Amino acid sequence: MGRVNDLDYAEKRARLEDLAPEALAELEAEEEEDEYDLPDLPNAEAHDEIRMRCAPNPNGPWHVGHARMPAVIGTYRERYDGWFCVRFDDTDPETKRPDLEAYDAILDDLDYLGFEPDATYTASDRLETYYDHARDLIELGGAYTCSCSGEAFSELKNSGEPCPHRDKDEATVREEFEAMVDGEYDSGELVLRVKTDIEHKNPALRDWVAFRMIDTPHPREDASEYRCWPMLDFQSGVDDHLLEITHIIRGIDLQDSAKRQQFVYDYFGWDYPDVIHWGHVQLDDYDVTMSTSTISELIEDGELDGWDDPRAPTLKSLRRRGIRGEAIVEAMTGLGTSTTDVDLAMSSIYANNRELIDEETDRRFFVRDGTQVPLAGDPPAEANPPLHPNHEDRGVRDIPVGDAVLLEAEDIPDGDENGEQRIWLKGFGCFRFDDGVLRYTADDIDVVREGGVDVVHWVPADGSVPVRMRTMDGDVTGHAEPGVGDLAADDMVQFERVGFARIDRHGDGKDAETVAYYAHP
RNA sequence: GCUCCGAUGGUGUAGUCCGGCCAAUCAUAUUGCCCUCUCACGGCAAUGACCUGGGUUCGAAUCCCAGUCGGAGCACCA
Repeated sequence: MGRVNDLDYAEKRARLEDLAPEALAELEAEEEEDEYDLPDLPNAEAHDEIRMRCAPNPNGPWHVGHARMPAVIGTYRERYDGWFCVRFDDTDPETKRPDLEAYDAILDDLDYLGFEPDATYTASDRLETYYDHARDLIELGGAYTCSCSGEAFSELKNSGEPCPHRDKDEATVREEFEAMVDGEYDSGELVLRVKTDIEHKNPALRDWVAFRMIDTPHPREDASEYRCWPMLDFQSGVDDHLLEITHIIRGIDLQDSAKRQQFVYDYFGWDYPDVIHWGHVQLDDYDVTMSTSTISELIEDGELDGWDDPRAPTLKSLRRRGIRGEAIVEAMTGLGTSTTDVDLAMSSIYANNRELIDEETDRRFFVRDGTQVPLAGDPPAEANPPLHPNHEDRGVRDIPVGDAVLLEAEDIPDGDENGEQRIWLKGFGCFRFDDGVLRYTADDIDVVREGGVDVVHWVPADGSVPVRMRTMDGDVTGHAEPGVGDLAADDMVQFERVGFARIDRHGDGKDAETVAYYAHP
Protein backbone atom coordinates (compact mmCIF):
# COMPACT_ATOMS: atom_id res chain seq x y z
CA MET A 1 0.00 0.00 0.00
CA GLY A 2 2.68 2.43 1.07
CA ARG A 3 4.72 1.52 -1.97
CA VAL A 4 1.81 2.25 -4.27
CA ASN A 5 1.26 5.63 -2.71
CA ASP A 6 4.87 6.54 -3.31
CA LEU A 7 4.47 6.11 -7.03
CA ASP A 8 3.74 9.18 -9.05
CA TYR A 9 0.66 9.56 -11.19
CA ALA A 10 2.20 8.29 -14.46
CA GLU A 11 3.60 5.22 -12.78
CA LYS A 12 0.32 4.45 -11.06
CA ARG A 13 -1.51 4.81 -14.32
CA ALA A 14 0.94 2.47 -16.07
CA ARG A 15 0.66 -0.12 -13.30
CA LEU A 16 -3.11 0.04 -13.37
CA GLU A 17 -3.15 -0.30 -17.11
CA ASP A 18 -1.23 -3.57 -16.75
CA LEU A 19 -3.35 -4.94 -13.98
CA ALA A 20 -6.85 -3.81 -14.92
CA PRO A 21 -7.20 -1.92 -18.20
CA GLU A 22 -11.00 -1.85 -17.99
CA ALA A 23 -10.91 -0.20 -14.56
CA LEU A 24 -8.61 2.46 -15.94
CA ALA A 25 -10.83 3.14 -18.93
CA GLU A 26 -13.75 3.56 -16.59
CA LEU A 27 -11.89 5.97 -14.33
CA GLU A 28 -10.79 8.08 -17.24
CA ALA A 29 -14.23 8.12 -18.81
CA GLU A 30 -15.59 9.54 -15.57
CA GLU A 31 -12.97 12.23 -15.66
CA GLU A 32 -14.06 13.18 -19.19
CA GLU A 33 -17.66 13.59 -18.11
CA ASP A 34 -16.67 15.86 -15.29
CA GLU A 35 -14.88 18.32 -17.46
CA TYR A 36 -17.86 20.63 -17.94
CA ASP A 37 -18.34 23.42 -15.45
CA LEU A 38 -21.76 24.24 -16.79
CA PRO A 39 -24.85 22.06 -16.58
CA ASP A 40 -26.43 20.67 -19.74
CA LEU A 41 -28.80 23.00 -21.54
CA PRO A 42 -32.43 22.00 -21.12
CA ASN A 43 -33.94 20.29 -24.16
CA ALA A 44 -30.69 20.56 -26.06
CA GLU A 45 -31.44 17.37 -27.96
CA ALA A 46 -34.69 18.80 -29.32
CA HIS A 47 -32.90 21.25 -31.60
CA ASP A 48 -30.75 20.80 -34.70
CA GLU A 49 -28.76 23.84 -33.69
CA ILE A 50 -28.47 25.57 -30.33
CA ARG A 51 -28.99 29.29 -30.93
CA MET A 52 -28.45 31.95 -28.28
CA ARG A 53 -28.16 35.69 -28.08
CA CYS A 54 -26.30 38.22 -26.06
CA ALA A 55 -28.54 41.29 -25.89
CA PRO A 56 -26.72 44.20 -24.26
CA ASN A 57 -27.99 47.71 -23.92
CA PRO A 58 -25.16 49.75 -25.44
CA ASN A 59 -24.91 52.39 -22.74
CA GLY A 60 -21.21 52.01 -22.01
CA PRO A 61 -18.24 49.67 -22.10
CA TRP A 62 -18.68 46.48 -20.14
CA HIS A 63 -17.99 45.93 -16.51
CA VAL A 64 -16.72 42.58 -15.30
CA GLY A 65 -20.20 41.24 -14.64
CA HIS A 66 -21.13 41.62 -18.29
CA ALA A 67 -18.52 39.01 -19.17
CA ARG A 68 -20.76 36.32 -17.76
CA MET A 69 -23.12 36.26 -20.73
CA PRO A 70 -20.54 35.80 -23.49
CA ALA A 71 -18.52 33.47 -21.26
CA VAL A 72 -21.47 31.17 -20.75
CA ILE A 73 -23.12 31.28 -24.16
CA GLY A 74 -19.73 31.19 -25.85
CA THR A 75 -18.87 28.08 -23.88
CA TYR A 76 -22.19 26.49 -24.73
CA ARG A 77 -21.73 27.37 -28.39
CA GLU A 78 -18.46 25.50 -28.39
CA ARG A 79 -19.89 22.55 -26.51
CA TYR A 80 -22.97 22.15 -28.70
CA ASP A 81 -21.44 23.45 -31.91
CA GLY A 82 -24.11 26.13 -31.77
CA TRP A 83 -24.60 29.73 -32.73
CA PHE A 84 -24.83 33.05 -30.95
CA CYS A 85 -25.36 36.63 -31.93
CA VAL A 86 -24.99 39.98 -30.31
CA ARG A 87 -28.17 41.99 -30.49
CA PHE A 88 -28.02 45.55 -29.28
CA ASP A 89 -31.33 46.16 -27.54
CA ASP A 90 -31.19 49.93 -27.91
CA THR A 91 -34.87 50.82 -27.97
CA ASP A 92 -34.87 53.54 -25.35
CA PRO A 93 -33.36 56.76 -26.71
CA GLU A 94 -34.14 58.61 -23.51
CA THR A 95 -33.95 56.91 -20.11
CA LYS A 96 -31.36 54.33 -21.13
CA ARG A 97 -29.93 56.42 -23.88
CA PRO A 98 -27.40 54.48 -25.94
CA ASP A 99 -23.83 55.68 -26.10
CA LEU A 100 -22.67 55.72 -29.71
CA GLU A 101 -19.20 54.55 -28.79
CA ALA A 102 -20.47 51.65 -26.73
CA TYR A 103 -21.51 49.52 -29.71
CA ASP A 104 -17.92 49.06 -30.83
CA ALA A 105 -16.58 49.11 -27.26
CA ILE A 106 -18.75 46.11 -26.44
CA LEU A 107 -17.67 44.17 -29.53
CA ASP A 108 -14.12 45.01 -28.54
CA ASP A 109 -14.67 43.69 -25.02
CA LEU A 110 -16.15 40.55 -26.52
CA ASP A 111 -13.06 40.09 -28.64
CA TYR A 112 -10.89 40.50 -25.57
CA LEU A 113 -12.80 37.69 -23.91
CA GLY A 114 -12.04 35.55 -26.93
CA PHE A 115 -15.40 35.39 -28.67
CA GLU A 116 -16.67 36.43 -32.03
CA PRO A 117 -20.43 36.52 -32.51
CA ASP A 118 -21.87 34.65 -35.47
CA ALA A 119 -23.99 37.69 -36.26
CA THR A 120 -24.66 41.18 -34.95
CA TYR A 121 -28.02 42.94 -34.93
CA THR A 122 -29.19 46.31 -33.75
CA ALA A 123 -32.77 46.66 -32.60
CA SER A 124 -33.00 50.31 -33.65
CA ASP A 125 -32.50 49.11 -37.24
CA ARG A 126 -35.49 46.85 -37.02
CA LEU A 127 -38.36 49.12 -36.02
CA GLU A 128 -40.36 48.39 -39.18
CA THR A 129 -40.29 44.71 -38.26
CA TYR A 130 -41.68 45.46 -34.83
CA TYR A 131 -44.36 47.72 -36.30
CA ASP A 132 -45.41 44.93 -38.67
CA HIS A 133 -45.78 42.52 -35.81
CA ALA A 134 -47.72 45.07 -33.81
CA ARG A 135 -50.13 45.43 -36.75
CA ASP A 136 -50.55 41.65 -36.86
CA LEU A 137 -51.14 41.56 -33.14
CA ILE A 138 -53.79 44.26 -33.40
CA GLU A 139 -55.50 42.30 -36.15
CA LEU A 140 -55.56 39.28 -33.84
CA GLY A 141 -57.23 41.40 -31.20
CA GLY A 142 -54.20 41.16 -28.98
CA ALA A 143 -53.43 44.83 -28.46
CA TYR A 144 -55.10 48.15 -27.87
CA THR A 145 -54.13 51.78 -27.79
CA CYS A 146 -54.51 53.38 -24.40
CA SER A 147 -54.36 57.00 -23.26
CA CYS A 148 -54.54 56.37 -19.52
CA SER A 149 -51.81 58.01 -17.49
CA GLY A 150 -49.38 55.51 -16.05
CA GLU A 151 -50.71 56.24 -12.61
CA ALA A 152 -54.37 55.84 -13.49
CA PHE A 153 -53.73 52.58 -15.30
CA SER A 154 -51.64 51.24 -12.48
CA GLU A 155 -54.50 51.80 -10.07
CA LEU A 156 -57.01 50.01 -12.27
CA LYS A 157 -54.57 47.23 -12.96
CA ASN A 158 -53.84 46.67 -9.29
CA SER A 159 -57.49 46.16 -8.60
CA GLY A 160 -57.84 43.93 -11.65
CA GLU A 161 -60.10 46.26 -13.58
CA PRO A 162 -59.87 46.92 -17.30
CA CYS A 163 -59.43 50.47 -18.50
CA PRO A 164 -62.08 51.97 -20.81
CA HIS A 165 -59.80 51.67 -23.86
CA ARG A 166 -59.59 47.92 -23.66
CA ASP A 167 -62.72 47.42 -25.74
CA LYS A 168 -61.87 49.84 -28.49
CA ASP A 169 -62.78 48.51 -31.91
CA GLU A 170 -59.97 47.19 -34.01
CA ALA A 171 -60.25 49.86 -36.70
CA THR A 172 -59.70 52.64 -34.18
CA VAL A 173 -56.77 50.83 -32.61
CA ARG A 174 -55.23 50.31 -36.04
CA GLU A 175 -55.72 53.95 -36.94
CA GLU A 176 -54.32 55.24 -33.67
CA PHE A 177 -51.34 52.94 -33.83
CA GLU A 178 -50.50 54.16 -37.34
CA ALA A 179 -50.67 57.69 -35.98
CA MET A 180 -48.24 56.64 -33.25
CA VAL A 181 -45.87 55.25 -35.89
CA ASP A 182 -46.20 58.49 -37.83
CA GLY A 183 -45.18 60.41 -34.75
CA GLU A 184 -48.44 62.27 -34.38
CA TYR A 185 -48.53 61.93 -30.60
CA ASP A 186 -46.25 63.36 -27.97
CA SER A 187 -44.50 61.44 -25.29
CA GLY A 188 -47.00 60.09 -22.76
CA GLU A 189 -50.11 60.67 -24.83
CA LEU A 190 -50.75 57.18 -26.09
CA VAL A 191 -49.34 53.70 -25.73
CA LEU A 192 -50.06 50.33 -27.30
CA ARG A 193 -50.83 47.65 -24.73
CA VAL A 194 -50.84 43.91 -25.13
CA LYS A 195 -54.14 42.45 -24.05
CA THR A 196 -53.21 39.74 -21.57
CA ASP A 197 -55.41 38.90 -18.59
CA ILE A 198 -56.36 41.92 -16.54
CA GLU A 199 -57.26 39.65 -13.63
CA HIS A 200 -54.12 37.56 -13.76
CA LYS A 201 -53.06 36.76 -10.20
CA ASN A 202 -49.63 38.18 -10.89
CA PRO A 203 -50.10 41.92 -11.36
CA ALA A 204 -46.80 42.11 -13.22
CA LEU A 205 -48.34 40.36 -16.20
CA ARG A 206 -51.50 42.42 -16.69
CA ASP A 207 -51.84 44.31 -19.98
CA TRP A 208 -48.30 45.55 -20.34
CA VAL A 209 -47.06 48.31 -22.63
CA ALA A 210 -45.65 47.24 -25.99
CA PHE A 211 -45.03 50.64 -27.63
CA ARG A 212 -44.73 54.18 -26.34
CA MET A 213 -43.91 57.62 -27.73
CA ILE A 214 -40.49 59.17 -27.10
CA ASP A 215 -39.78 62.75 -28.18
CA THR A 216 -36.01 62.54 -27.83
CA PRO A 217 -34.41 61.41 -31.10
CA HIS A 218 -32.33 58.24 -31.04
CA PRO A 219 -28.58 59.01 -31.08
CA ARG A 220 -28.03 56.73 -34.08
CA GLU A 221 -28.70 58.77 -37.16
CA ASP A 222 -30.38 55.89 -38.97
CA ALA A 223 -32.94 55.68 -36.19
CA SER A 224 -33.29 59.33 -35.30
CA GLU A 225 -36.60 59.90 -37.13
CA TYR A 226 -38.55 57.30 -35.14
CA ARG A 227 -40.76 58.43 -32.27
CA CYS A 228 -42.74 55.28 -31.56
CA TRP A 229 -40.55 52.79 -29.74
CA PRO A 230 -41.18 49.19 -28.64
CA MET A 231 -40.58 48.15 -25.04
CA LEU A 232 -38.06 45.43 -24.33
CA ASP A 233 -40.62 42.71 -23.77
CA PHE A 234 -42.16 43.23 -27.20
CA GLN A 235 -38.99 43.87 -29.17
CA SER A 236 -37.01 41.13 -27.55
CA GLY A 237 -39.86 38.65 -27.74
CA VAL A 238 -40.33 39.22 -31.47
CA ASP A 239 -36.62 39.13 -32.20
CA ASP A 240 -36.01 35.98 -30.25
CA HIS A 241 -38.57 34.24 -32.39
CA LEU A 242 -37.38 35.70 -35.68
CA LEU A 243 -33.76 34.85 -34.91
CA GLU A 244 -34.85 31.33 -33.99
CA ILE A 245 -33.31 31.54 -30.56
CA THR A 246 -33.55 28.18 -28.80
CA HIS A 247 -32.15 29.17 -25.41
CA ILE A 248 -32.41 32.47 -23.60
CA ILE A 249 -30.07 33.12 -20.72
CA ARG A 250 -30.61 36.26 -18.68
CA GLY A 251 -30.82 37.77 -15.21
CA ILE A 252 -33.52 37.18 -12.61
CA ASP A 253 -34.65 40.77 -13.08
CA LEU A 254 -36.31 39.47 -16.24
CA GLN A 255 -37.94 36.53 -14.48
CA ASP A 256 -41.42 37.66 -15.43
CA SER A 257 -40.52 38.52 -19.00
CA ALA A 258 -41.08 35.04 -20.33
CA LYS A 259 -44.55 34.99 -18.80
CA ARG A 260 -45.36 38.40 -20.26
CA GLN A 261 -44.03 37.52 -23.69
CA GLN A 262 -45.85 34.20 -23.60
CA PHE A 263 -49.09 36.10 -24.27
CA VAL A 264 -47.67 37.47 -27.52
CA TYR A 265 -46.29 34.05 -28.44
CA ASP A 266 -49.73 32.57 -27.85
CA TYR A 267 -51.41 35.10 -30.14
CA PHE A 268 -48.91 34.27 -32.88
CA GLY A 269 -48.80 30.54 -32.19
CA TRP A 270 -45.07 30.55 -31.53
CA ASP A 271 -43.09 28.33 -29.18
CA TYR A 272 -41.20 30.07 -26.46
CA PRO A 273 -37.47 29.27 -26.14
CA ASP A 274 -36.08 27.57 -23.05
CA VAL A 275 -35.02 30.12 -20.47
CA ILE A 276 -32.34 30.13 -17.81
CA HIS A 277 -32.29 32.90 -15.22
CA TRP A 278 -29.30 33.67 -13.10
CA GLY A 279 -28.75 35.88 -10.07
CA HIS A 280 -26.67 38.99 -9.74
CA VAL A 281 -22.90 38.86 -9.56
CA GLN A 282 -20.92 40.95 -7.14
CA LEU A 283 -17.16 41.35 -7.13
CA ASP A 284 -15.10 41.47 -3.99
CA ASP A 285 -11.99 43.67 -3.71
CA TYR A 286 -13.45 46.76 -5.38
CA ASP A 287 -14.55 50.02 -3.80
CA VAL A 288 -16.39 51.03 -6.95
CA THR A 289 -19.81 49.49 -7.58
CA MET A 290 -20.15 47.33 -10.63
CA SER A 291 -22.63 49.54 -12.42
CA THR A 292 -22.22 51.18 -15.79
CA SER A 293 -23.91 54.39 -14.75
CA THR A 294 -21.93 54.71 -11.50
CA ILE A 295 -18.62 54.14 -13.23
CA SER A 296 -19.61 56.56 -15.95
CA GLU A 297 -20.39 59.26 -13.36
CA LEU A 298 -17.12 58.70 -11.51
CA ILE A 299 -15.25 59.15 -14.77
CA GLU A 300 -17.15 62.32 -15.54
CA ASP A 301 -16.38 63.69 -12.08
CA GLY A 302 -12.72 62.89 -12.56
CA GLU A 303 -12.65 60.37 -9.71
CA LEU A 304 -11.56 57.71 -12.17
CA ASP A 305 -9.16 58.28 -15.07
CA GLY A 306 -11.31 56.38 -17.51
CA TRP A 307 -12.90 53.03 -18.21
CA ASP A 308 -9.50 51.38 -17.88
CA ASP A 309 -8.56 52.94 -14.54
CA PRO A 310 -7.20 50.12 -12.35
CA ARG A 311 -9.77 50.99 -9.68
CA ALA A 312 -12.67 50.48 -12.09
CA PRO A 313 -14.27 47.03 -12.16
CA THR A 314 -14.35 47.00 -15.94
CA LEU A 315 -13.05 44.67 -18.60
CA LYS A 316 -10.94 47.46 -20.06
CA SER A 317 -9.26 47.82 -16.69
CA LEU A 318 -8.50 44.12 -16.31
CA ARG A 319 -7.22 44.06 -19.84
CA ARG A 320 -4.85 46.91 -19.17
CA ARG A 321 -3.56 45.10 -16.11
CA GLY A 322 -2.59 42.22 -18.33
CA ILE A 323 -5.27 39.80 -17.22
CA ARG A 324 -6.31 37.50 -20.03
CA GLY A 325 -9.91 37.33 -21.12
CA GLU A 326 -9.69 33.57 -20.78
CA ALA A 327 -9.03 33.89 -17.03
CA ILE A 328 -12.27 35.85 -16.69
CA VAL A 329 -14.24 33.43 -18.85
CA GLU A 330 -13.12 30.49 -16.74
CA ALA A 331 -14.11 32.25 -13.54
CA MET A 332 -17.50 33.10 -15.01
CA THR A 333 -18.32 29.61 -16.21
CA GLY A 334 -17.25 28.38 -12.78
CA LEU A 335 -20.11 30.37 -11.29
CA GLY A 336 -22.61 28.18 -13.05
CA THR A 337 -26.09 29.49 -13.76
CA SER A 338 -27.87 29.37 -10.41
CA THR A 339 -30.62 31.86 -9.64
CA THR A 340 -29.02 32.91 -6.37
CA ASP A 341 -26.87 35.99 -6.17
CA VAL A 342 -23.19 35.16 -6.17
CA ASP A 343 -19.99 36.82 -5.08
CA LEU A 344 -17.16 36.40 -7.51
CA ALA A 345 -13.78 36.48 -5.81
CA MET A 346 -11.19 38.38 -7.81
CA SER A 347 -8.70 35.87 -6.44
CA SER A 348 -10.27 33.21 -8.63
CA ILE A 349 -9.68 35.34 -11.73
CA TYR A 350 -6.13 35.93 -10.51
CA ALA A 351 -5.54 32.23 -9.91
CA ASN A 352 -6.72 31.43 -13.44
CA ASN A 353 -4.55 34.13 -14.91
CA ARG A 354 -1.49 33.10 -12.95
CA GLU A 355 -1.86 29.62 -14.32
CA LEU A 356 -1.98 31.04 -17.84
CA ILE A 357 0.98 33.37 -17.60
CA ASP A 358 3.36 32.17 -14.90
CA GLU A 359 5.43 29.86 -17.07
CA GLU A 360 5.98 32.37 -19.83
CA THR A 361 6.50 35.48 -17.75
CA ASP A 362 10.08 36.50 -17.00
CA ARG A 363 11.22 37.67 -13.60
CA ARG A 364 12.55 41.14 -12.89
CA PHE A 365 13.50 43.12 -9.85
CA PHE A 366 11.44 46.06 -8.72
CA VAL A 367 12.30 47.94 -5.55
CA ARG A 368 9.55 50.05 -4.04
CA ASP A 369 10.61 53.34 -2.44
CA GLY A 370 14.25 52.24 -2.57
CA THR A 371 16.87 53.26 -0.04
CA GLN A 372 20.33 53.73 -1.51
CA VAL A 373 23.15 51.73 0.09
CA PRO A 374 26.80 51.96 -1.07
CA LEU A 375 28.73 48.80 -1.91
CA ALA A 376 32.26 48.00 -0.82
CA GLY A 377 34.65 45.05 -0.84
CA ASP A 378 35.15 44.77 -4.58
CA PRO A 379 32.04 42.82 -5.70
CA PRO A 380 31.63 41.55 -9.28
CA ALA A 381 30.68 44.13 -11.90
CA GLU A 382 27.58 42.32 -13.08
CA ALA A 383 24.77 40.23 -11.62
CA ASN A 384 23.10 37.41 -13.52
CA PRO A 385 19.83 36.18 -12.03
CA PRO A 386 17.81 33.83 -14.25
CA LEU A 387 14.95 35.13 -16.36
CA HIS A 388 12.72 32.34 -15.07
CA PRO A 389 13.51 29.89 -12.27
CA ASN A 390 11.89 26.97 -14.09
CA HIS A 391 13.47 27.70 -17.47
CA GLU A 392 17.23 27.91 -17.35
CA ASP A 393 17.29 27.72 -21.13
CA ARG A 394 15.93 31.26 -21.37
CA GLY A 395 19.16 32.50 -19.90
CA VAL A 396 19.92 35.20 -17.42
CA ARG A 397 19.56 38.93 -17.06
CA ASP A 398 22.78 40.95 -17.22
CA ILE A 399 22.54 43.64 -14.59
CA PRO A 400 25.55 45.96 -14.46
CA VAL A 401 26.12 46.97 -10.86
CA GLY A 402 27.79 50.24 -10.00
CA ASP A 403 28.94 51.22 -6.54
CA ALA A 404 25.55 51.35 -4.85
CA VAL A 405 22.20 49.56 -4.85
CA LEU A 406 18.62 50.37 -3.91
CA LEU A 407 16.92 48.14 -1.38
CA GLU A 408 13.52 48.16 0.23
CA ALA A 409 13.89 49.55 3.71
CA GLU A 410 12.72 46.40 5.47
CA ASP A 411 15.38 44.31 3.70
CA ILE A 412 18.26 46.33 5.12
CA PRO A 413 19.80 44.61 8.17
CA ASP A 414 19.25 46.48 11.39
CA GLY A 415 22.92 46.96 12.28
CA ASP A 416 22.53 45.13 15.59
CA GLU A 417 25.82 43.27 16.14
CA ASN A 418 24.04 40.27 17.69
CA GLY A 419 21.89 39.61 14.65
CA GLU A 420 22.74 38.31 11.21
CA GLN A 421 24.09 41.23 9.24
CA ARG A 422 24.59 39.42 5.98
CA ILE A 423 22.08 39.47 3.13
CA TRP A 424 22.22 37.79 -0.23
CA LEU A 425 21.43 40.04 -3.17
CA LYS A 426 19.69 37.61 -5.46
CA GLY A 427 21.69 36.68 -8.53
CA PHE A 428 24.60 38.73 -7.25
CA GLY A 429 26.19 37.62 -4.00
CA CYS A 430 26.55 37.89 -0.26
CA PHE A 431 27.15 41.18 1.56
CA ARG A 432 27.64 42.18 5.15
CA PHE A 433 25.93 45.32 6.33
CA ASP A 434 28.32 47.42 8.31
CA ASP A 435 28.09 51.07 9.21
CA GLY A 436 25.70 51.91 6.42
CA VAL A 437 27.72 50.06 3.79
CA LEU A 438 27.24 46.66 2.19
CA ARG A 439 30.61 44.93 2.07
CA TYR A 440 31.03 42.00 -0.30
CA THR A 441 31.89 38.80 1.58
CA ALA A 442 32.40 36.35 -1.27
CA ASP A 443 30.51 33.67 0.72
CA ASP A 444 29.02 31.06 -1.53
CA ILE A 445 25.37 30.13 -1.80
CA ASP A 446 25.67 27.58 0.98
CA VAL A 447 25.21 30.37 3.53
CA VAL A 448 21.70 30.78 2.15
CA ARG A 449 21.00 27.06 1.95
CA GLU A 450 22.11 26.57 5.51
CA GLY A 451 19.68 29.25 6.58
CA GLY A 452 20.27 32.51 8.33
CA VAL A 453 21.09 34.70 5.37
CA ASP A 454 18.04 36.20 3.70
CA VAL A 455 17.82 36.58 -0.04
CA VAL A 456 16.58 40.01 -1.10
CA HIS A 457 15.67 41.69 -4.35
CA TRP A 458 17.49 44.84 -5.32
CA VAL A 459 18.38 47.13 -8.22
CA PRO A 460 21.54 49.07 -9.04
CA ALA A 461 21.42 52.70 -7.95
CA ASP A 462 22.59 53.79 -11.39
CA GLY A 463 20.82 52.85 -14.57
CA SER A 464 17.63 51.49 -13.04
CA VAL A 465 14.30 52.47 -14.51
CA PRO A 466 11.96 54.72 -12.54
CA VAL A 467 8.59 53.00 -12.49
CA ARG A 468 5.13 54.10 -11.57
CA MET A 469 3.03 51.03 -10.98
CA ARG A 470 -0.69 51.62 -11.02
CA THR A 471 -2.68 49.41 -8.66
CA MET A 472 -6.24 49.13 -7.41
CA ASP A 473 -5.08 50.85 -4.24
CA GLY A 474 -3.27 53.73 -5.84
CA ASP A 475 0.09 54.22 -7.49
CA VAL A 476 3.33 52.71 -6.23
CA THR A 477 6.64 54.18 -7.29
CA GLY A 478 10.09 52.68 -7.31
CA HIS A 479 12.83 51.42 -9.58
CA ALA A 480 13.05 48.38 -11.79
CA GLU A 481 16.27 46.77 -13.01
CA PRO A 482 17.74 48.37 -16.17
CA GLY A 483 16.49 45.72 -18.63
CA VAL A 484 12.91 46.73 -17.95
CA GLY A 485 13.54 49.84 -20.01
CA ASP A 486 13.90 47.63 -23.09
CA LEU A 487 10.63 45.77 -22.68
CA ALA A 488 7.82 46.53 -25.08
CA ALA A 489 4.44 47.87 -24.11
CA ASP A 490 2.09 44.95 -23.36
CA ASP A 491 4.94 42.73 -22.13
CA MET A 492 4.20 41.02 -18.86
CA VAL A 493 6.75 40.81 -16.07
CA GLN A 494 6.79 39.29 -12.67
CA PHE A 495 8.38 41.71 -10.27
CA GLU A 496 9.83 39.28 -7.78
CA ARG A 497 8.14 39.40 -4.43
CA VAL A 498 5.74 42.06 -5.69
CA GLY A 499 3.63 40.38 -8.33
CA PHE A 500 2.72 40.27 -11.98
CA ALA A 501 2.41 43.48 -13.94
CA ARG A 502 1.93 44.64 -17.48
CA ILE A 503 4.31 47.18 -19.00
CA ASP A 504 2.09 49.98 -20.26
CA ARG A 505 4.47 52.59 -21.65
CA HIS A 506 7.89 54.13 -21.27
CA GLY A 507 8.39 57.81 -20.64
CA ASP A 508 10.27 60.13 -22.99
CA GLY A 509 13.64 61.50 -22.08
CA LYS A 510 15.98 60.92 -19.19
CA ASP A 511 14.43 60.20 -15.78
CA ALA A 512 11.02 59.73 -17.33
CA GLU A 513 8.88 57.10 -15.65
CA THR A 514 7.92 53.77 -17.08
CA VAL A 515 4.30 53.01 -16.30
CA ALA A 516 3.25 49.50 -15.36
CA TYR A 517 -0.14 48.16 -14.33
CA TYR A 518 -0.25 45.72 -11.47
CA ALA A 519 -2.15 42.53 -12.20
CA HIS A 520 -2.05 40.35 -9.10
CA PRO A 521 0.36 38.52 -6.77
C1' G B 1 -50.26 44.75 -0.59
C1' C B 2 -49.95 41.04 -4.80
C1' U B 3 -46.74 37.52 -7.58
C1' C B 4 -42.39 34.68 -8.48
C1' C B 5 -37.48 32.57 -7.11
C1' G B 6 -33.80 30.75 -3.97
C1' A B 7 -30.75 28.88 0.64
C1' U B 8 -24.25 23.26 0.81
C1' G B 9 -17.33 25.67 4.20
C1' G B 10 -14.59 32.66 3.65
C1' U B 11 -15.92 32.35 -1.89
C1' G B 12 -17.77 29.47 -6.07
C1' U B 13 -19.47 24.66 -7.12
C1' A B 14 -20.90 18.98 -7.35
C1' G B 15 -24.61 15.97 -5.23
C1' U B 16 -31.15 17.33 -4.82
C1' C B 17 -35.17 15.49 -10.33
C1' C B 18 -35.01 9.20 -9.27
C1' G B 19 -33.68 8.99 -0.50
C1' G B 20 -28.95 4.59 1.18
C1' C B 21 -22.67 4.49 -2.84
C1' C B 22 -22.40 11.61 1.24
C1' A B 23 -19.19 11.29 8.69
C1' A B 24 -20.67 15.39 1.46
C1' U B 25 -17.03 16.64 -4.59
C1' C B 26 -13.72 19.83 -6.89
C1' A B 27 -11.57 24.62 -7.23
C1' U B 28 -10.23 28.91 -4.79
C1' A B 29 -8.89 31.06 -0.02
C1' U B 30 -6.21 30.78 4.63
C1' U B 31 -2.37 28.27 7.63
C1' G B 32 1.80 24.94 8.22
C1' C B 33 5.66 21.87 6.11
C1' C B 34 8.76 20.42 1.71
C1' C B 35 11.17 22.35 -2.81
C1' U B 36 13.58 26.95 -4.18
C1' C B 37 19.14 32.31 -4.94
C1' U B 38 12.99 35.74 -1.96
C1' C B 39 8.26 35.57 -5.42
C1' A B 40 5.54 32.48 -8.50
C1' C B 41 5.19 27.39 -9.92
C1' G B 42 5.15 22.37 -7.96
C1' G B 43 4.44 18.60 -3.78
C1' C B 44 2.25 17.32 1.08
C1' A B 45 -1.00 18.39 5.09
C1' A B 46 -4.51 21.11 7.97
C1' U B 47 -8.85 24.47 8.40
C1' G B 48 -13.88 24.79 7.06
C1' A B 49 -20.59 23.67 4.91
C1' C B 50 -25.97 20.67 3.98
C1' C B 51 -30.76 27.91 7.04
C1' U B 52 -34.29 26.42 11.39
C1' G B 53 -38.23 23.33 13.25
C1' G B 54 -41.53 19.53 12.42
C1' G B 55 -43.21 15.27 9.38
C1' U B 56 -42.70 10.73 6.07
C1' U B 57 -39.10 6.61 6.21
C1' C B 58 -35.37 1.19 8.64
C1' G B 59 -32.67 5.48 6.50
C1' A B 60 -33.22 12.65 4.54
C1' A B 61 -28.40 17.53 1.93
C1' U B 62 -32.07 14.94 -1.20
C1' C B 63 -39.29 14.05 -0.37
C1' C B 64 -43.57 16.97 2.35
C1' C B 65 -45.22 21.13 5.62
C1' A B 66 -44.27 25.52 8.36
C1' G B 67 -41.00 29.30 9.62
C1' U B 68 -36.59 32.38 9.03
C1' C B 69 -33.46 34.86 5.89
C1' G B 70 -32.18 36.61 1.09
C1' G B 71 -33.29 38.04 -4.06
C1' A B 72 -36.60 39.62 -8.12
C1' G B 73 -41.05 41.68 -10.54
C1' C B 74 -45.77 44.58 -10.17
C1' A B 75 -42.26 51.24 -15.21
C1' C B 76 -44.57 54.84 -21.12
C1' C B 77 -36.01 51.21 -18.17
C1' A B 78 -33.05 47.46 -20.22
